[in-house]
Amino acid sequence: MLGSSRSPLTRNGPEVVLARLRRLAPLKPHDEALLATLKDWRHDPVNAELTHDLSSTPARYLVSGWAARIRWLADGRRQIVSFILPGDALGVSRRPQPRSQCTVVALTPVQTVDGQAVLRALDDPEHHEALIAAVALAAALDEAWMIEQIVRLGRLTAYERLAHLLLELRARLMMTGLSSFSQMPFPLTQEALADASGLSIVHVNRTIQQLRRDNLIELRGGQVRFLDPQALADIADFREPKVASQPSTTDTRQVAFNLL
Amino acid sequence: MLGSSRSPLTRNGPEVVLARLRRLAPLKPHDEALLATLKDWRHDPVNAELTHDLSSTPARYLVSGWAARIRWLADGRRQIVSFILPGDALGVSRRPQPRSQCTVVALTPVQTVDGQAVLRALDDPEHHEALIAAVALAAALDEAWMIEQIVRLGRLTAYERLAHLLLELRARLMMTGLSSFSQMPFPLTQEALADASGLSIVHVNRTIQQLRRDNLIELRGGQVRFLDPQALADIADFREPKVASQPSTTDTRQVAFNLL
DNA sequence: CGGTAGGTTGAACATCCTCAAACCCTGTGG
DNA sequence: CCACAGGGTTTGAGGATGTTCAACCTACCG
Repeated sequence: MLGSSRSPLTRNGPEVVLARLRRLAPLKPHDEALLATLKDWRHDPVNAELTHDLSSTPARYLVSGWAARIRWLADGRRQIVSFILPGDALGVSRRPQPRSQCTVVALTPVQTVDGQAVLRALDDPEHHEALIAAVALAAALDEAWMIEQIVRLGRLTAYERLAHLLLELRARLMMTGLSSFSQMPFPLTQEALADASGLSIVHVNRTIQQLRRDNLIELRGGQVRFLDPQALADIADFREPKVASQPSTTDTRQVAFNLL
Repeated sequence: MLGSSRSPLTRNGPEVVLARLRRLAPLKPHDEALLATLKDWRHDPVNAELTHDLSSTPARYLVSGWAARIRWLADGRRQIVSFILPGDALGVSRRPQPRSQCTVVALTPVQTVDGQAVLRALDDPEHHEALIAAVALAAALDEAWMIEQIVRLGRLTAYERLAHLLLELRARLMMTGLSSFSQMPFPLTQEALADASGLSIVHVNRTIQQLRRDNLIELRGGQVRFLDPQALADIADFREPKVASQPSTTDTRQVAFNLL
């Protein structure tokens, strides 16, 4: 169910990282080369902890499978803070990592590659201006999606929340070419959906059925089909966050420098 | 109600910025001097928009009063994404600003000072290593508090949410000396509390009464008194987020450089 | 003294949760 | 081939939690 061997879920490599960053800023050939050669592949099974947030976070990129940043409460309740999708970074940033007692857990089998090379490139603005800009924009986008999560949990109904969440995942996967306009792989259990949307499993189940009955989605076999993305977007007041690099007051070299 | 003229709310200046950053990293004298002389004071009344997020965000520090980052939905619902308290930055960062359609609005009369001088200092790691580290840690803390907000909205009950939110505000104000152990200024309306906690005004009102009846807080006249902070923390599973700068792989100068 | 913003209250209702059970699919072992 | 186990999904019933609407109260302010 978690993506057969020929599913898009399992057949990507560092090129998803490249695809994502390239869309955020036009990369130089040597930046692309750097990204394309990320290695030290690691495979982790479902439920593997990719990072304990207390220890220093390793700089890695998720290249296949889905993961989630999770916060546990003392009594066993848990909240998915954000999803981590192929192409997303884990700790590839010089900003100190906050993550109040969060853990990153694999929701499917995952593959990661080492991102130290990128981290090193960030120290060299002369040669990696564009890459640095892309990495910074990626971080800003991550933050924007966290804001979406707050709005979702705070002010949307169950029905709207799930519509909104599905659209977020679709938009993010489309950036790396892993979702098409009307179809995307969907390896999440209803329990994961519940923990992300702040609902109970049972209510997630019933709400999904409602979405199905309303002919908005089909959901089975690890795939979602979006029957009417625009209608979903209207229901959830979904607006894809955009980021733009801030206009600089200084010279170009400083800009790249700045973006971290 | 929003803080009489002798309330702590109205009598701070750039020193709250200094107090906050100093607590995050040991500053050099010339950094402290730089912060102490921030000027271009601006006063804004309640409900003033301090930033439209679409336009370029000005780099400023809030030095007195409270503000909030707010997201409006098409049908008039609104969600407070985060509170902005004295000492907090508005756009003092080189990371591009994401803020999916958010607005920063003054919840009380506020005073801000220009932060361009800090922004410029960020370009000069040689002389402002410590300041740069502090600014980066402040940004990381902001992010950590956003995670708290997600957990609050996603998995806490109304009762727990308000306890948790009050403790967050207390912890943040204590960093700048604006709250004591058991008492803090509290200029929020129940409407603002509702928009922050994802509840209705009516239910906020009733839940606060419950907290009062349980002898956990007193709340009147723009002040909260915490009768038993530890009990509140236990109820809400409140854990104050900590950030630490990431151990560096390179030399010290690079570290400061990195933290952005 | 009237207007307004914020706080409080009651009653009816909607949303969402819990508990418990059944069902379905898939993989495993006899 | 079948029985079984286990994870995930689905269903029903009852109840807790939170919302809505409408009214009223209070303090403050011109």
